[in-house]
Amino acid sequence: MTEKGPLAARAYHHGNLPEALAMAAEDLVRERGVHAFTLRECARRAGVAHSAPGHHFGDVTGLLTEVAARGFERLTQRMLTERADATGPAALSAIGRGYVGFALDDPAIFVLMFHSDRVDHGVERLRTAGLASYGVLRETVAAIEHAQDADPGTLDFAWSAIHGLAMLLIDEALPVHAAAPAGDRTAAAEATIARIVAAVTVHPR
Amino acid sequence: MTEKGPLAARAYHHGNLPEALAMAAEDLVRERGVHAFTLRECARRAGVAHSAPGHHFGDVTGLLTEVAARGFERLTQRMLTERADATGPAALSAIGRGYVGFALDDPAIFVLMFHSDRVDHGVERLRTAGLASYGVLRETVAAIEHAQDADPGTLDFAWSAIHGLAMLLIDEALPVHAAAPAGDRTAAAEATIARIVAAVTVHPR
DNA sequence: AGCGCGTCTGGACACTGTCAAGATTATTGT
DNA sequence: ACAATAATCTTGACAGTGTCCAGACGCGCT
Repeated sequence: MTEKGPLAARAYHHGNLPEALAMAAEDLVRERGVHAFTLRECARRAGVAHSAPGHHFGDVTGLLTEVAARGFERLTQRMLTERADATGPAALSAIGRGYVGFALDDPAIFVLMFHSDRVDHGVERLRTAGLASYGVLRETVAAIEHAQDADPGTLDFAWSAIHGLAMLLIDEALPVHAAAPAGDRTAAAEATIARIVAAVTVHPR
Repeated sequence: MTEKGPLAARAYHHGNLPEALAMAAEDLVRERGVHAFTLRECARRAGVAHSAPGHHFGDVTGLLTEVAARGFERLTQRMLTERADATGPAALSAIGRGYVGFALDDPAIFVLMFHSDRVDHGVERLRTAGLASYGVLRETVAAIEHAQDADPGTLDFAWSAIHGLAMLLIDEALPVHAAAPAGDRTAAAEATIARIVAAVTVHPR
């Protein structure tokens, strides 16, 4: 197999079609939303026949599940780079920033990853990718608590609050930041993250 | 117009078709999920021609938007009855319980209400219904703070945490309550709600 | 070399949303 | 009371979709 292409496309008739299809699918979801996603349009963009995707992903659900799994991998990376070598509460607010930032940069895919009946959340690949993201949070909270593993209750709380913040920021239709100057979402997000971190650190272990 | 039917169906050829269609749509979303929802199947269940829904709701988006608005109305009612005449922190945890309970009882519609590109979140009817639900939280928080209106920052925090908790409880695929005995979701929810309420009340106004 | 097998094509089928035109019923004006 | 008008619903059509199927193509292995 050729290990060098200009980018990753350009190898249709042979080469890595699955890769090209997954990328086209991501773009399509981003541009038109989860519901407007179409297998045939995806195949069209990849320059292959309308039934080609089926041979690699079986189903439209299969393809979107792959897209979701890739999303979790990117989310994990983003949280890690954001955290970098920060420690303690600073590390927690850093991954919160990464989490929210990802959601705001890629809202359609973020929603797809968590809540969509067009993906199969029971597939192993997706579950492990999601667990990896979860692991980053667990590590960070455990470090704050100076414990081997994080307290489940604290995890539920932190995970819920950060996830909810990301979700509500996505549909800016909701009045969460009605008071703040429109468009300045990151400021409101930053303040809320600070509260979450405070609630986590203050709590008795 | 006849103001008494056995229930609300049974009046097809004439009567309140919009009502019957909205109900059929709710059931359909519940049974098969948001994505599998189909205008034609909905019409079939209501016993009318496949294009009948279009005349009342215009679009498939129009019908699902109506379903979402009804969802918010039910959510508001549920929070109010759960709160009943409780006051202070108890009132906040009560509406949290109502919020999470609604999400767990009607997960598909809950997700539809907040995150679905099959509904038009800009429609006035839906926005006001959503604002009414939000208003219940605002009232309750304002009462806790002994203020005229609630602090925006506190609202963002509480709203985010409760919403995130509901969302994560819905897809039990996530390891939020992996430690807890499977199926016993309400216990984990109760504990997390307590933490949220504590964080809200403790915070300096 | 030949050959197998994974990869991809093209066609088919049932189903979908939306539109236009027609039929049927209710409501209203006089 | 009765005809006209508006609202409601049906029927038919069209382009587009997901999924299956048999077949063509070309790579890599022995």
